[in-house]
Amino acid sequence: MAKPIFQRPKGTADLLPQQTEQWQHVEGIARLLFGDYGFKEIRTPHFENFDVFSRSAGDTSDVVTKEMYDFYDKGDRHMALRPEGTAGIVRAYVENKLYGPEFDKPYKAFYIGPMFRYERPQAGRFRQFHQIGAEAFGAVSPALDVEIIAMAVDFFKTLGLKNLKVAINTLGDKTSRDAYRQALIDYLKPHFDELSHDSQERLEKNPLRVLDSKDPKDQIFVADAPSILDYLTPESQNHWQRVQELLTALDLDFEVDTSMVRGLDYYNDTIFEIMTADESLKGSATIAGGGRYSGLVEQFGGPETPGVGFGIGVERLIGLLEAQHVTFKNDNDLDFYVVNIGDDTDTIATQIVQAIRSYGYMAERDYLARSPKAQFKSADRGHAKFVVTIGEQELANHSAKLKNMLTGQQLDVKLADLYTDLPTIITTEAEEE
RNA sequence: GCGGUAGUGGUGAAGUGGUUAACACACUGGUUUGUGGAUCCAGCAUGCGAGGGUUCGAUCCCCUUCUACCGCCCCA
Repeated sequence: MAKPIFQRPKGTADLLPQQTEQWQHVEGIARLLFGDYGFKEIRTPHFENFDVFSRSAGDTSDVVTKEMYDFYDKGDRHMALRPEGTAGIVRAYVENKLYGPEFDKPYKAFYIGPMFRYERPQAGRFRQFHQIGAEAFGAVSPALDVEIIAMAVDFFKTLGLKNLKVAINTLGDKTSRDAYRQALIDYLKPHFDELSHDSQERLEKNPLRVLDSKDPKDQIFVADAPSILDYLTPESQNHWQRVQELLTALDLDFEVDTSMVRGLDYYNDTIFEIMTADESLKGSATIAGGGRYSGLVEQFGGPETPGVGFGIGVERLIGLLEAQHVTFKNDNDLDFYVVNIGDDTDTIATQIVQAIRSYGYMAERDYLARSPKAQFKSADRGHAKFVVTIGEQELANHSAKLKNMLTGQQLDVKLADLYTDLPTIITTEAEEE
């Protein structure tokens, strides 16, 4: 028995034709739909200078501290495989001066591609995974936040997903968040000893993280913790208000979840997640996450430019589609199968399949000199609509047999007609049924 | 990074410290030697993730390792 010598790297997957069809379908819809919203595709490198990610994501974020897939190249440059899409897009935005006056604002871009995170694989979590994301730069309007959310929801609905939940929250602007952060620390400090070990650490580094702790010990305190909503500056309050009004105006259901926090440090004001209410995918229920950010473009050397965006996890999305049995029909059935009998018919069989394909039909043949029976079985497995049979006799007569696999009827066809008039032959054949 | 469960053919799987590793599906061939989806017959793991060890003997026991899955952390 053959044993494979190599295995694919941990946490990666081979996508086989059975899967790639679904992937292409999903990606195709994204391209089409995002285009309707005025988003154009940007493709950036799959790896960047390490600092592109470490600076944008925040030095304390887990993505940077332990999940970065980084390496030193032969020129001793510290590089990293992109863990998410936004940083690369922002880098490209600045480097290509897309903030220039010749471009409309907001500048809208989307991306589709692999992302890498060095972590322990599980269902719905891989070392190489894929995201479909969108970013819009250069407008602070809450209408843009809402458009981004609406576009993601539109995308999922177009794919046929059900049971979606949109959760939104605001992180406020920097002033709001600093005030809130302090309030949170003041509130939690007295209970320090009663918090979970993880949360004790979070309190120092990123107190907001305590809010979405799953530990019951923490949740007791989280329930009565101060809310960010009470610390918003008037501007942030306004923005937050307006986002909700606009979502409501679009009849888009949402839930406010004030305990929601995002993993990357650059977010402010609106943040959101789209998840499934299905029980089936517990660990990977969140299929999209995003929000508004500011300061990123400046950090990369560009002019002060706000941005909003989201990232969708393709593996999780497709997992959900499967769980919900959302199917899409893909016609892979063969139009023709060419059965050839005897060594002398190999050449003519080659000519016939090519001729059939030149009409745009899907055609297949046998390459293994198998018995007619075996070839018919292949035809059947490919759900061929017609079988063209050519043997010594037919070859001598310059003809072939054409069998309708549905009706089982078979007739003789002149080879000349087959080459020149195939579509007519099969439509006539169909009408005779 | 931590904790746990698992790993038998193309697939789903049964199984035991000891001569030929069930069964099913799939596949291949045959069943009037040129025709499909049915039936019947036959074939199909020198091997039980990999590497060591214990043993007269291991797929079954022990160790290591790899991978997958689950939980934590975190996230898409």
